[in-house]
Amino acid sequence: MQKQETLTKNQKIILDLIEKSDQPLKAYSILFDVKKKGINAPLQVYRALKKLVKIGKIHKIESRNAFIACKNSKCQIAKATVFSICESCEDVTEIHDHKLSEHLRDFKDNKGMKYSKYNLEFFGICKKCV
Amino acid sequence: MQKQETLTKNQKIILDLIEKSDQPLKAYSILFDVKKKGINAPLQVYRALKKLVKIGKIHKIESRNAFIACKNSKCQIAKATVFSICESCEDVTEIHDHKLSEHLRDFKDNKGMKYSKYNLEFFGICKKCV
DNA sequence: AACGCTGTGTAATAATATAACATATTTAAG
DNA sequence: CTTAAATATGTTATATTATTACACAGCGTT
Ligand SMILES: [Zn+2]
Ligand SMILES: [Zn+2]
Ligand SMILES: [Zn+2]
Ligand SMILES: [Zn+2]
Repeated sequence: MQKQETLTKNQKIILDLIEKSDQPLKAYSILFDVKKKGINAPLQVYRALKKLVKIGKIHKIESRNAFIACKNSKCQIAKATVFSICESCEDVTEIHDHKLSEHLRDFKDNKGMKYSKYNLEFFGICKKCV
Repeated sequence: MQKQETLTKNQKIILDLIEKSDQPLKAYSILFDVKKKGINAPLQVYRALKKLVKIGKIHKIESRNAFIACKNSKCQIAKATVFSICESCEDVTEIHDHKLSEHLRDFKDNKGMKYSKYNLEFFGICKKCV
């Protein structure tokens, strides 16, 4: 069983917002949306985001500087993420592919470095946009 | 045979600088370094970077907002990049692993999306930093 | 010559993210 | 219970990363 993290008020507000969106949200768009809930400054948003990323509730889409909720209830994959990104409509989907995960998890380079984490972003054109 | 791109003066200056560094450089650090060569504004740097990325001479390390030269003379892998990043010393190495590349190139998700590009970043602690 | 394309130079500004400081709250130890 | 450490908050200011807008130059095509 995972340790159940207790979220603070700000963290809950921001996680809530991100979970309600099926697409990644940007920090300043989050800030705009939570101003009515008393969160006034960028730093309050960034601090909550940092924590939520750390505990695996959300992931950062690095190439887009945006944050998306993790739909995987186990949340053990916070450090092993794969995304599919449509370069036309910017639709982002988290990919959970067992075989691919295994390959990535087991990957060893020729320098003997041990990897604790990876992030893979696939880019293309989604079915809708073809 | 690849089409040989002719680089402009600004592009050459900036590629030169990046190629001389074995580690990723940030845009504003590049700007600082090339001011003595008459490049004065961020936009001049970003425009050159954009072109150099496009033709595969350099890659952007998305999680670091930094740019590294591609050592692969063929430059056909501009759209299929794998990096190893040390979270302690920030050392970055481009990985060329045939088997891994094959797996990634052949990956199909269950949504029938065709991928034209991917970027994978592995994180860990390098041998020096252990 | 007229056009499209790519690149340049400059100024201004937008977008993303962190530093620094004072204070509050929660947790864990003694 | 008291104390100390760890975590979170609120606020202001600032740093860092990246783009918009505009005027113009060079080059190859028609
Ligand atoms: Zn996830
Ligand atoms: Zn799409
Ligand atoms: Zn490369
Ligand atoms: Zn290292």
